[in-house]
Amino acid sequence: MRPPTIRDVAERAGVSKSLVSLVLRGSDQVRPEKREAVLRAARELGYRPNAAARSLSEQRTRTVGVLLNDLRNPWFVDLLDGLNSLLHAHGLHMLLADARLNRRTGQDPADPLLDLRVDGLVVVGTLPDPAALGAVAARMPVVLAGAREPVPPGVDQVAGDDEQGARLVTEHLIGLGHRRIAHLAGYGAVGELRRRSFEATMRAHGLADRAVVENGDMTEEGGYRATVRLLNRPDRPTAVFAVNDITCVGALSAAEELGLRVPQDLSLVGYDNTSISRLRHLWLTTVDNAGHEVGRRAARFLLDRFERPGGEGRPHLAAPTLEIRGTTAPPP
Amino acid sequence: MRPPTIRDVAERAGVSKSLVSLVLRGSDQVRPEKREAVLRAARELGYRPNAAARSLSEQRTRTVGVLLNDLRNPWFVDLLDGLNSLLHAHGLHMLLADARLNRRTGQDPADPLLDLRVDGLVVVGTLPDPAALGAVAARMPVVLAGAREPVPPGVDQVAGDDEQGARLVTEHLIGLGHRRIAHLAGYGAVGELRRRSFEATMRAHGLADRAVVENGDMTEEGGYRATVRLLNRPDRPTAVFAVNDITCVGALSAAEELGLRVPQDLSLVGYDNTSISRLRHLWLTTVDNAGHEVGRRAARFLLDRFERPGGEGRPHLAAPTLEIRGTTAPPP
DNA sequence: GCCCCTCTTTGGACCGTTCCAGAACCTGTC
DNA sequence: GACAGGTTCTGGAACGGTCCAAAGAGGGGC
Repeated sequence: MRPPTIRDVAERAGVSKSLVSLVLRGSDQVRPEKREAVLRAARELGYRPNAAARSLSEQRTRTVGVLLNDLRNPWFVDLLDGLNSLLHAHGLHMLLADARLNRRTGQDPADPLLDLRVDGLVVVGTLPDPAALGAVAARMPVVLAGAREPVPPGVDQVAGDDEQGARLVTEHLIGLGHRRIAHLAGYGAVGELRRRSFEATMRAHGLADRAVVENGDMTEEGGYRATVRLLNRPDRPTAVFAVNDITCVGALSAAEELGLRVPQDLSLVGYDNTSISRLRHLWLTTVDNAGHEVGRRAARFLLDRFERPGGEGRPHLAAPTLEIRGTTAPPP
Repeated sequence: MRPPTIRDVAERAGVSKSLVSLVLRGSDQVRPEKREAVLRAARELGYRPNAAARSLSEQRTRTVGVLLNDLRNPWFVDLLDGLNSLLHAHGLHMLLADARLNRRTGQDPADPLLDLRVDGLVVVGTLPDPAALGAVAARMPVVLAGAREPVPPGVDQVAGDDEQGARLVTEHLIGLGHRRIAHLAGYGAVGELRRRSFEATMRAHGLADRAVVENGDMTEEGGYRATVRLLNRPDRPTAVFAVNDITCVGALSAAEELGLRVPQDLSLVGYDNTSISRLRHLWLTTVDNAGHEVGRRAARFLLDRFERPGGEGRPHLAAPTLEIRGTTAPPP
């Protein structure tokens, strides 16, 4: 009653297990009638290859592990999509693990993937302990995707270009005629890059003294509170660039509560082009991080390292695009 | 340069590989000094057990596969959380696969999990081909979680009680004083159950002739359009119960566009208690499907079947709760 | 000093594949 | 009919663990 093995198939087809193996791996050194017999026997028995046995023997799993930092922030779905399309074309599977779920249980979220001896690892988003990746990278290709934290040697890195994205936003607002522009800043490498680029762009347009930065915490509540502070200033800004969409939604609530119309009285911009920003009820102007392209590039890096292991870690920044929707307009 | 094996550890510790195996599996039949030596050697070499080899030998993987129907609908995150907590307590790992990603590539999304010989399978949400589960269930425990479609024999099923949820909503609205109540219906088993329960509850309160049903398609756009139709009726309803949160957001847009204030002029209720419903800008009254409890119960079913394989498929419905937020009030 | 018993430790078979060296089988040539 | 050379097929050794039967070590009693 146990699943059939290659030997069961061999017996039924009246050949050796080696021949079955040859047929199933698509060799052309097999006489057609034997091939037919083997395939028929496999079909009749409902044979499925045992991945454990195969990878033990082949010393590879044809599987890459994908470690997500948090399933609750589904900005990475496009990224996975891009990743999967390329990996699948090369006969590789993806296995997902969620760092947040496993962290709570106290173990390293990558452990199950490493024990499975995945052929490579894609880390999506920022991990609590990025240094640990260095040790892993010595044993298998590792790509960090969608995070901008510094990377241990030998790890490739792919992400959206946050500096360019923040510049696009800031120039969009300046182009609309805004001068007093505020930024709701976030934390982490990404938060830092977006803020710096905002400041640099304002400076480049001679608006350094009109730029305001308030700290949010990348939550809706943080965005709300920071915006209330901003809008109560004597020199109230006419536009707000939030570090991400969720902060921007908080800003939207604050504006509404204080009786400001968006975008007529106040322009708002988010970042990430999340599904939330696409709700017609919100319809946020935002930045699309080219997740699909990031995913494809991550797959590319991985495939390259399968062919030529070792070497320096390479970086790649994908060009983001501005999604102009309903929350930006010229200042009043 | 290949990862160390149990033999490398044995050699370094000066014992046989069998003893290493005993120590690593926590046997108490080992003299403390040997145990110490083995553990030290394993640590020094950075030894990690090879999951493929182990599962080949043990004939089990200590891993359950989780097949998600679509990562883009993250209502299942609580469910995974509940699932993981119980599985982890029993030394089992979770491996995720996304049906939608793999479907696009033309293969059965469960294939990689089956080839890995996972010990059990949890299917989260509705699959395109539920009948295929029957064949799988003959070989391993299978639980369908968070879907209400009919289930092949031998498959357990856990989900929120949609009938009760819809009743809670409808009675909440009736209790507030609403009489003309509309339902934005969805499709699938869940859509059907919620609609039927809405109609039954209205009937039970003698309001059968005040109940209206409009079909949405479980998208924001569908909710928007259905609501526009509703609100242009001569006997405009004073409350709308949407089949899910995203449809409810569409309804919210429509109401706003037609100049109706929510909840003063129109009450709205969603379903699923998604993160979207919790945005303070929307703050939808909605139904929480007890995802955590559903996940725990799914794990329970799985664990039971590991102990006693076979037997009928069992159903379990978790009791949902009403989350009263900002979109419901007495009628004008 | 020997025997018995218990506690530790070990070698080897096995799990289901792949891969390789070589066997077996053709076909054609001289 | 022997031989060469190619094609097709097969047995057995990995791969890295687990598990079992049995060997070895140590202690106690006579």
